[in-house]
Formats: sequence, C-alpha cells, structure tokens
Amino acid sequence: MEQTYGEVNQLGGVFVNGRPLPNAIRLRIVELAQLGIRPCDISRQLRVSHGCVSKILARYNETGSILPGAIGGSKPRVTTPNVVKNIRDYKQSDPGIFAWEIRDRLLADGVCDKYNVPSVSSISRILRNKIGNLSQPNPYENGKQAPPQSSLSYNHIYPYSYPNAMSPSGTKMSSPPGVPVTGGHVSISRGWPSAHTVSNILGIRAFMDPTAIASAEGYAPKMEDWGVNRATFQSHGVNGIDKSSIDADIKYPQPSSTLSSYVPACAYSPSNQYGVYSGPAGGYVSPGHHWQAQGTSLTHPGGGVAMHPSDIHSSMAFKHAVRDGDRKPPSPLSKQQHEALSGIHGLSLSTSSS
DNA sequence: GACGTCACGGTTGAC
DNA sequence: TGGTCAACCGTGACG
Repeated sequence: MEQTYGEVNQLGGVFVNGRPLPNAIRLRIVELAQLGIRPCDISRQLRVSHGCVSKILARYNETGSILPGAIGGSKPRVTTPNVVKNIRDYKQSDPGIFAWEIRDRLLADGVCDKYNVPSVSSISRILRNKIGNLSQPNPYENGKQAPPQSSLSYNHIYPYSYPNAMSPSGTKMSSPPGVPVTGGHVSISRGWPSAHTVSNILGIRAFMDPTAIASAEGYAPKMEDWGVNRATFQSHGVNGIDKSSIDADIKYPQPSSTLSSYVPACAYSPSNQYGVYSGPAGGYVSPGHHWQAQGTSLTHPGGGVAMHPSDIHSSMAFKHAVRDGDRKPPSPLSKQQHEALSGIHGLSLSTSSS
C-alpha cells in the first residue's frame, strides 16, 4: 500500500527527500528565470529552496538541460563487447601482450578514448575471466566455458547501448533503429548531453511537433529509460523536455499537466507514484496542505502544467520586475515561443515579470 | 536581501 | 534475491 508522503520545506513547498523535483517545476524555474525573474523570487513563488533553484539554473545554463541527473546505477561499463573483442584480438595476435600494452592499443586504435579505456586491471580481468588465457587456458573456464561468443554474451543486455530505446513493453532493446549506438564511448556520458539545445529544452519542438509527441507515446518506461539515466543522456537525440518532462511525471504523476498528457496512463508506475506529487504542479506550489487533496480545483482543465498564474500562489507577488537582459542572458525563446509556452502551460508568463 | 556553495540525509539502480 | 556502492536529489545553513 503506497503511502502518501513528503516533506515540507521552509517555504512551505513539498518535496520528497532524495527525489528530483517534478519536471514541471524544473521547467517553471527555467521559464521564470528566462523571463528575468530573480532566483530568489522563483524560489519563493515555487516554494523551492533557493539552493535548488540555483542548482537547477546553474545546470541549465551549463548544460541546457532542465533534467535531473541520473540517479542510481553504476558507472557505464567500459568493457563493452567491442572492447572485449578487441582485447581478444590483441591477445590472439600476440599472446604475450601485456595488459598495459592492450590498453595502449585500445587507445591507439581508437577503440576507446581516454575516458572509457579500461584500466589495466580491468583488462587483466577481462583476459582472465572473459577471454581466458589463450596460452594457458584458465582452469576456471573449463567445464563452464561458454560458446565462442561468450565474451560477448552479455551484449544483449548491455545497458548503455540503447540511448533511447525501449520496446513498447519497456524492455530495453540492444539495437534500436535510428538511434546511434555508442556503447564504446559511453563513459563520457557522465557529462551532460550537448544534444539538449536551449530551444529544445524548453520544449518548443516537443510541444509543437506532433511527431515529437507521437514519439513519446506508446512507451511505458522507467524514468531513467527516458534518458535521465546517465548512460542514455549522451545520445538522447530528442530534446530534454519532451521526454524528460515525462520523467518526473512518471515519478510524480501530474495527471492534468500537458507534460504528462504525452504519457500514456500506463507510464505511471504504481510503485513509483509518490502521492505527494500526485496532483498538478499547481498543487505542488499551492499554499496550505500541499500534498493533500490535489488534482481538484487546482487542476487546469485544459492541461498545461496546471500552473496558471493563480496557481502560483499570489500571496507573494514578484517584487522585482527584472527586464530582459538585466541579470540573466537573454531568453533563447522568441516571443512566439513564449506565447506558445504560455499557452501550453496554461501560464500567463507576462504576469510574472510585469 | 540575494545567491553560490556545501554538508547532510535520503533515493535510486547497476553490479 | 538481497546487499553494496556510487551516483544523484533537494534542503538548509553558512558566508
């Protein structure tokens, strides 16, 4: 029985410790910042700690993405099938080769780069466990030796080669069509993806392009499978928001939001539904009992992030009307884009900065 | 008062 | 299958 839980911060906002804010909120933070709203005001308006606002904006400015980072998991493995294959080749061609020599060759041959080249110890382990000593067969290999492709046998579940690929059932696919597979270069994905352009991050294309929307339909992935995971960020070819916005909505369902409207109902994993975010984002920032009785009067009937101006609690009006170019870099959004966003989110953006 | 930074307690997911 | 580990999270406090 999933219990509703959450915590209330000093500003009265509700959050789940350890979990990212809903993408709707993250998007709102960025949007307001783009409009020149000061972070402190954003913090108060959205009832998110200023440290969080600062972090999200800093990340956005740095990476162009509003997405939270990948939570959990392990580092992308460097011993990809391709690497193992090459190591095997090196070993076969020169049984006396040292691990460090293999390492150098991996680099020299471009199989790996400096970011994802296996360590010497890893290479040694590969030689020992996956390939075996070609000159002195590993006794441990005997009797349980896999077929000749055994060293590659884990390819089918190689977790970092499906940047954005999910089967309709949510099963990870090893070789998604149309998606570049860069399994051998995944380690650099620790960085944020450059593919998240500013304009895309704000969801212009995702919101306006039916194909982008359509591409998000029919999936019921977990959060990280949408590209939030570190390993899938890199080649996440779509903008951050079209799916990323879904991410949080999966974790923090906001049924009435436009963002979640792109997600089939089945995307809401019951086990991951935090009741605290079960309502629209407006409920998230609404005064009073934030995590209770949401999705009622605060729900925007027409969708959107469900945060029309009245939802952003009006007890505190923006005190500072910051003009364009005042503090922040000019918004990458055109006026039309702002209007588009405004309409989509059910938000009157002009009210915040006037 | 605004804001960047960091410690903290927490969650997550690959291994 | 459960534990471990290392990533990330947002908050709150400090400067």
